[in-house]
Amino acid sequence: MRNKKPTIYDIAEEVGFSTATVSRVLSNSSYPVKEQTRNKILETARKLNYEPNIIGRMLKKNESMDIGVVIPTISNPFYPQIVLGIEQEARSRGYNILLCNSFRDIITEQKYIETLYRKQVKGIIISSIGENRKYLETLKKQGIVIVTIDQEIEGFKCSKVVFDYVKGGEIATDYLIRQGHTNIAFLTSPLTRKSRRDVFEGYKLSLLKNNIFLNENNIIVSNKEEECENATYEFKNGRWLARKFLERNTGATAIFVINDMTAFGVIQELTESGIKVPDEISVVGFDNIEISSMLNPPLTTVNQPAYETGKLACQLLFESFERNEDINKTVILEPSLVIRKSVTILN
Amino acid sequence: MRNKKPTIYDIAEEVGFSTATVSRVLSNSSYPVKEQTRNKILETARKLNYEPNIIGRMLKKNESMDIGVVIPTISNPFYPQIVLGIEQEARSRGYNILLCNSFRDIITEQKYIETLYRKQVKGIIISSIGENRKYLETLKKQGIVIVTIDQEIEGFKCSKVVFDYVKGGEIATDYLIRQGHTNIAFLTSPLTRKSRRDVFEGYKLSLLKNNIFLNENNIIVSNKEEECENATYEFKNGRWLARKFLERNTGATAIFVINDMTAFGVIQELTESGIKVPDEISVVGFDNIEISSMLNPPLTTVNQPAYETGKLACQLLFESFERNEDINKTVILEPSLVIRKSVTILN
DNA sequence: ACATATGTAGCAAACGGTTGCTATATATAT
DNA sequence: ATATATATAGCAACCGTTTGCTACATATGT
Repeated sequence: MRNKKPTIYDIAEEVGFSTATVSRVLSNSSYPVKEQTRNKILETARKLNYEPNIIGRMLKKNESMDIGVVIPTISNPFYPQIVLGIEQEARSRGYNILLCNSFRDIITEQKYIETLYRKQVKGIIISSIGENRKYLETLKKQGIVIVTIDQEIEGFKCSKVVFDYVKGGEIATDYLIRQGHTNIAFLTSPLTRKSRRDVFEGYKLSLLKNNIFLNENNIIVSNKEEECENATYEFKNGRWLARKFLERNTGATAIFVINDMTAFGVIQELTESGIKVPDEISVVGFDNIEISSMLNPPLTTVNQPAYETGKLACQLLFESFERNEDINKTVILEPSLVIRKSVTILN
Repeated sequence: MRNKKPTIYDIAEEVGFSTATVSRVLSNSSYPVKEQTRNKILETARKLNYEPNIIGRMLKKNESMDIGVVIPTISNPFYPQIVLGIEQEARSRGYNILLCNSFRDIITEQKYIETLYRKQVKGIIISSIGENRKYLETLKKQGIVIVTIDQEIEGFKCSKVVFDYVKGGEIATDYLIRQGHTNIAFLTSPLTRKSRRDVFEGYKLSLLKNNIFLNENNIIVSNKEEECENATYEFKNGRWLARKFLERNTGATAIFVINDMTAFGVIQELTESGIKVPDEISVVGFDNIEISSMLNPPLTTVNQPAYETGKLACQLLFESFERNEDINKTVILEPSLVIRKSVTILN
C-alpha cells in the first residue's frame, strides 16, 4: 500500500554511481559531474519520483529552512497581514513559516518558543508579551536570530520593527482638533501594553500642544482584563466603552479609539443608541485594518502598515542570516492618517 | 559568541553514562532507568540548557511533527478562523503547522505541496485549486494523509470536510421569500468554483420550490477573472456588482451575495448611491465571517463554521495517523442562517 | 542450589544527505 | 618526458537521536 520514499541510495544503486555523486547532482552542488552522469541521475530521480528528504539535509547542515512566527492570534485581522508580509518575503528565499498563536499567554508563548528552538528554526519573528526575555536570550546566544514586531521586549537587544505609536496618537488627535473638535474622548482597553500607553501619550501631547485642557472624564479605560486579543472580544469591549462613554455624558464631540476593531464596537453601540456617526459624534480609530474601509461609515484611522511590518521584519531576519551576526537594527515605521468618513467638521 | 547547542553526547560525557541511557531518559521512554541515574541526567540536561534536536529525532523516527496547511490567502478573514481551528487541535497533540498561502495559483500551490512533502510533513490540510490531483496522489501513496476543506478535489479520494453549499443557498433564499421578497437578485464572482455553483443551485432550487420565475436579469456575475482571493479585491468586486445591479434596474427588493466580503462592497456601493440597506433593499451574505456582525447594518448571512471546519479537518487527520491508514471519511457541515439586520420584511 | 525473570546499562547500527579527502584519468604547461 | 592542473568519482565520517540486541547483576521462584 504505502511505498517507501526513494532515497539517494535507491538512485545510486539504480544508476551505478555512489551516493556522493548522486547527492552532488541532486543538490545542485557546484561540484563538477560529467554531463552524461548527471543526466542519468536526474532522469532516474524523476522516474522514481524522488524528492530530497529535507530532514536528512537539515541534520547534516544543522539548520532548517523554517522561521517561527509568534503572534497573539491570527483571528485579529491586523496579524494576518503581518503574517502575509513575512510569508511572501520568506517564500521568495525558500523559507517556510511555522505559525504560532500565543494568545499573549506567557506559558503558551514560552512553549512555542521552546518548540521552535527544538525544531532548529533559524530565526523567530515575535510579537511578545515580554515575559520570556530570559528564555529568548538563551536562544539568541545559541545563534537563533530574533526579531520583534509590534511590541518591543524591554531590555532585550535584537532587531526590531517598531511603530511610532506616540506620533500616531498625536496626528489622530491633531486632525480632530483641526476639524474643530476640542472635546475629545479617548477610549481604550487596559493600558497594560506600552503601545497603548504611547498612543495615549500622543493624545495628551496633542491636547497640550493645542492648549486643550484634558478632562479626566473623557478618558475611558475598560477594566476587564482582556482575555485574549480576539476580534469579537475587542468589538464587545468597544460596545462596553461606548456605553460608559454615553453614561459619562461629557459633551465630547469626537472619540479617539485605541484600535479599529474596538472602534467598530463603539460605532455599533452608538448607532444602536440612535446616535449618528459622524453627524453627531466623530470617531477615529487606530490600525487601519483592511475592513476599516468597508465599514459604514468608512473609518478614519491611523495607518499602521501591517504587511510592511511583516515584510521588513523578515528582511531584517535574512540580513542577520547573511551577515551571520546579530545586527540589532531598529526600523521605525511612521504612522499616517487615513481620512475617510467617520469624522465631521465642526462649525 | 555563539555557543554550540548541547547534545546528548555532551550530557553522556558529563554524567558518565552512554548516550543510549541519556536518550531514554530525555525522551521519556518507558525503558527502565535507575532513579538515581535518571535524576543525574535530568539535572545535567537542565544545567546545560539542553533541548532535544528534533531534526535528529525526526530523521531517526522518520516522521515530523508538522502538518502543512495550504489555503488561498490568510488575508481573507474566512481562512484565519480555519487556521485557528487547525492550530488549536494540532497544538493539543504537540504538532505544529506550516502555513502556506497559495493564492489559488497552481504553480504556487504545487511548489508548496512539494516543499511540504520534502519537509516530511505527516499530513496536509488543503483548500486546493484542484489541478494538483496527480501530485497529491503521489504523496498519498507515500503515506502522507491529505484532508481537503472548503473545496473538494474532483476525483481524488481522501478525507474531507465539506459544506452543504446547496442547502446554504437554499435556506438564505427561502428566508428572503418568507420575508415577502419575490424579486431576488443573485450577485456573484465567476462561477468557476463548485462551491459557488452549488450556492447558485440552492438559490434556484428555492425559487423553483416557491414557484418564483427566475429572471435572468437578476443574475449578475462579475466577469473579471479573480486575481486572488483577497479581501480588498472581493470588496471591490462587490461594489462593481452593485453598480451593475443598479444599472439593470430589475426592481429586485433583495440581493443574495455570494459571500460576506463581497456583500460589504455591495452594501457600501448601495449606501453611497443613497440607497438604504435594509430599508430600500435587503442584502444577505454567505460565510458569516466574524466582522459580519460588526457591520452597519449587521449582516444577515449563512453561517459557514470556519473554526469548526479547521478543527474537524485536523481531527480527521489525526484519526488517520492513529489508525495508520487512510480513512477517507467525509464530514458534512450543515449551514444555518444567522439573522441580523440587513433584511427587511416586505409588507 | 539452580533456573528464570527482571532491572539497568552499553554497543553500534540505523535514519538520509553532505562533504573533506583521496584516487584515478585526462588535459595542459614546461 | 615530466610536472602540474583539472575533471570526475568514490570512501567514509558525520549531523543528533533512537533502539534492537547483548550483557551483566540482582531478584524471584522452586
